[in-house]
Amino acid sequence: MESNGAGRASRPAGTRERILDASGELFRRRGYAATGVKAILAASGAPYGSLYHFFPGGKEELGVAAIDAGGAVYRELVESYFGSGADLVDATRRFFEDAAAVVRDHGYADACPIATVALETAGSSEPMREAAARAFESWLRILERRLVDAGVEPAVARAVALELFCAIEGAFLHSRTTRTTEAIEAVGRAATARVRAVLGSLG
Amino acid sequence: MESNGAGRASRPAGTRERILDASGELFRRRGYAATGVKAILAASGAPYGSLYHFFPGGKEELGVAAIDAGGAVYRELVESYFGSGADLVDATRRFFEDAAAVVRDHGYADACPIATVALETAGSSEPMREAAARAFESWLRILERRLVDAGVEPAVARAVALELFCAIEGAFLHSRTTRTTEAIEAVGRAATARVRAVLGSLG
DNA sequence: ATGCTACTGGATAGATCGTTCTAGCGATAG
DNA sequence: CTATCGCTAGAACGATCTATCCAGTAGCAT
Repeated sequence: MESNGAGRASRPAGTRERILDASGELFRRRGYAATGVKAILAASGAPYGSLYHFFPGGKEELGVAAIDAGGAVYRELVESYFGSGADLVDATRRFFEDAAAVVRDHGYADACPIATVALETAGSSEPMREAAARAFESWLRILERRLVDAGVEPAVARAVALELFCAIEGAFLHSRTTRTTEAIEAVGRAATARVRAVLGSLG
Repeated sequence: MESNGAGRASRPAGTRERILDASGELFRRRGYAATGVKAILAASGAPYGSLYHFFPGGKEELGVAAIDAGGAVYRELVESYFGSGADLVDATRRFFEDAAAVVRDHGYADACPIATVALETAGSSEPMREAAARAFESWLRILERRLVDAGVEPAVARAVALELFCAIEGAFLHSRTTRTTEAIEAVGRAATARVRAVLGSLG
């Protein structure tokens, strides 16, 4: 037994984590199919044995785990902006502004940790498709809840959350493709105005 | 010489077109890296010789051509909704409604012909990245122009065009991942309201 | 008819793919 | 001391990848 954490071996320095981090970055930047297991091992400094020890299901299990991990990271990011008690209009504005800065500063390589893999595998791997759907839903729930907390009708809150999600995801696609932040800035302004309007129309 | 069309051989029944159609569908559904040239040839019924005859640059040149072709098809689709003289509010509403129907009827396999490949190759192939950027820009230009024709300030028209683009692309991602049309419907309503508002605020 | 060009057909090469397998290391428990 | 267990290490495998190569066919022009 011995137990530490959630079943993860934390003894050496976290080989499992290193593999997960490396695959997350490579999947996010190059996609799932284009990323070879060998590249992941090279980037993480782990041998084959370790990968199949921690992820007996092979590349697909690693894909699911990487989506879960990326989803959790982004969920915490959303929480950090749209945490309980946050000024939602200001949070929206800052979220998009900061997203633009991050994407630009990373040379337009990193944006959504999941989108590329989600589109690639939506039709070919149910486990990965479902993992991506869970991650997206968890982000939406945060926005939805905050809007409802602020007094917005649940159905409207859901719709606005979806609008913000689609805005940033579409903008990430445009940004990575054109190597500009034009779209992120444009939809950021629109999203901010939208949130302001939906909050402003309350009793 | 002989000449016909834009340098394409149209003699037999269009082997080049069949290759292009097959790769377009496979790239759109599975992505670029996960689609082998063998699968493309099998789907199109063409031999290796033909592929490298028509696309000497190999898979990457085929990728660029498929993006160009997919971009053109979608450009015509946008034109068919947002053609000169169209009712922009109605066109927006119908565009999203019809998009939801198509995606659902195709089992959530087909959505944007370019998005998956664009995300995959944005960081690894400049020719493909640029092709995708050209395609996106050509769609945006149509929307932009119609809005300007309707009297919208150019900068606002650009922003609204980007908003619509990001809305549909983000919704396609959500739809393919969740196998629902929830997002397309939500952003469709928001987009329609947005276009109505921006047109309604004119002199 | 003959030569020319466009295209077809597929075998083959060389690299890389994901996975499996066995051997062994190092720390901890008995 | 010895057994056990978690993990490391990488060789090896069959499959599949993209690309090359060349022989063969069909249609057109002269």
